[in-house]
Amino acid sequence: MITVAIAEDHQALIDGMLSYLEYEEDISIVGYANDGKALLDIVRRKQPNVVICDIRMPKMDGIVATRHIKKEFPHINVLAFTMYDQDKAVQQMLDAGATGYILKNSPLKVVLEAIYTLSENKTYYDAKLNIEQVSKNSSTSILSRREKEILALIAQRKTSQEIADLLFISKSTIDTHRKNMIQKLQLQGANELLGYAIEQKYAF
Amino acid sequence: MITVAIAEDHQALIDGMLSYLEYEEDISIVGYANDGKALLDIVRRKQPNVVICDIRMPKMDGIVATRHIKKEFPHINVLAFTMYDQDKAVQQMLDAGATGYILKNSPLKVVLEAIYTLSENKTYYDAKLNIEQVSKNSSTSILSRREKEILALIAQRKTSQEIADLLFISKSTIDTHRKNMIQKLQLQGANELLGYAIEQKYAF
DNA sequence: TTGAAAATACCTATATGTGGGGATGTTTTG
DNA sequence: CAAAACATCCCCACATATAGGTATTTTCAA
Repeated sequence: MITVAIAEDHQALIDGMLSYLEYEEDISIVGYANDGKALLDIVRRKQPNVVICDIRMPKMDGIVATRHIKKEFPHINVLAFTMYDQDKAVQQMLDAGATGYILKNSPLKVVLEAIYTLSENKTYYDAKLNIEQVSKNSSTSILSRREKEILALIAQRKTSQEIADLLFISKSTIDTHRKNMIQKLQLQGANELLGYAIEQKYAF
Repeated sequence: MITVAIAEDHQALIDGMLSYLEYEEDISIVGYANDGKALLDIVRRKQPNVVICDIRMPKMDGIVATRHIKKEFPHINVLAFTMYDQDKAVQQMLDAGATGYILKNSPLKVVLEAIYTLSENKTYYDAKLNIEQVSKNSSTSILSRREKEILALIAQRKTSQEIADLLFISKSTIDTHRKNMIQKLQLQGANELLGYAIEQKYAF
């Protein structure tokens, strides 16, 4: 019997998955949650074989939750199940310790296959993803911890001056970080960085 | 027998709904699609009693699709089923002709209730929504056609000068439109409009 | 421990957006 | 038809971000 926990902020999708997986005799859903923190509670109590985990969730996102799970229970296999196909998102879930990655626009049959595959401690990646491409793309230009911190504040519409005040450093420094990030991310032109920050904000 | 069509770009959710609704004897799913155009094809062929429709979909979004459906088949009841709880999103779906609105973080039981309610030509709104608030908020400050057009270009990171060149009008005019939009949307501060444009881009 | 990366800070200049005001003609609509 | 809404354009001042430099200190890994 494979035990599974599901974390997903859309209850409708959980309900659908429960109905769908009901038919599977060797799979048992031992719990579900609508946010990362609730997922951690379930995982600690039930220690399922496989955890299906969305990225964008309230309270704690799937990346952080996965990191916690893999730290406490390295043997638990985490399957990312999200709408995001961007390399950055995939890379961060894999870095966090996920060993499977499925896109929500794939049929549920794929999730089923992935559950079985992960339960045997193998990896499973959605056919729509190019995993070699992912690791190539994201290993080259990553932002430093400080840069990510600042980018998250930029995504919240904070100005450089506001960020400087928040972090107790000078505005010049923020400007430098902006420049470096623009360079690393190969952006150009006014407000490209803000646009990037907002669009990718789930990734932090 | 209530006939239902589903449009939703996440096949996984459709699969789940199919499993869930299978138990309902008086409901028959006559078709599903992953984009608005495919939905229109199905609706024209099957003319279901109820159409469940996401907003964000490839090729044609749910707002436009709903508008088409209600124009051709005013008797078909459209149920919006999306993750967006923003007043603007709700208002636009209702303007397009939807008579129900459910959030994806609600359980599927709610969708079931909504299908039955809409099939009797009644309205159904998610309990998490405040419909009076919606109509108050969005009836007062809506953007004009031209403003929406410009906002869409802003969301694409175009500068005022670029937009001016594209539309063959002066940059001053774009600046004025920006000002008016900032006023209407009650924004303030640098780049708030760009942020708004990117976050709400599904709405256009 | 030494070198590379990161974080810090400043300079000048330019581009872009915001906020205030005013103006004129067209389109929509009650 | 007349009023309201819309689209167009301009002015000035100011805030903010980008782009090009340079430079010092701290942190971390080989």
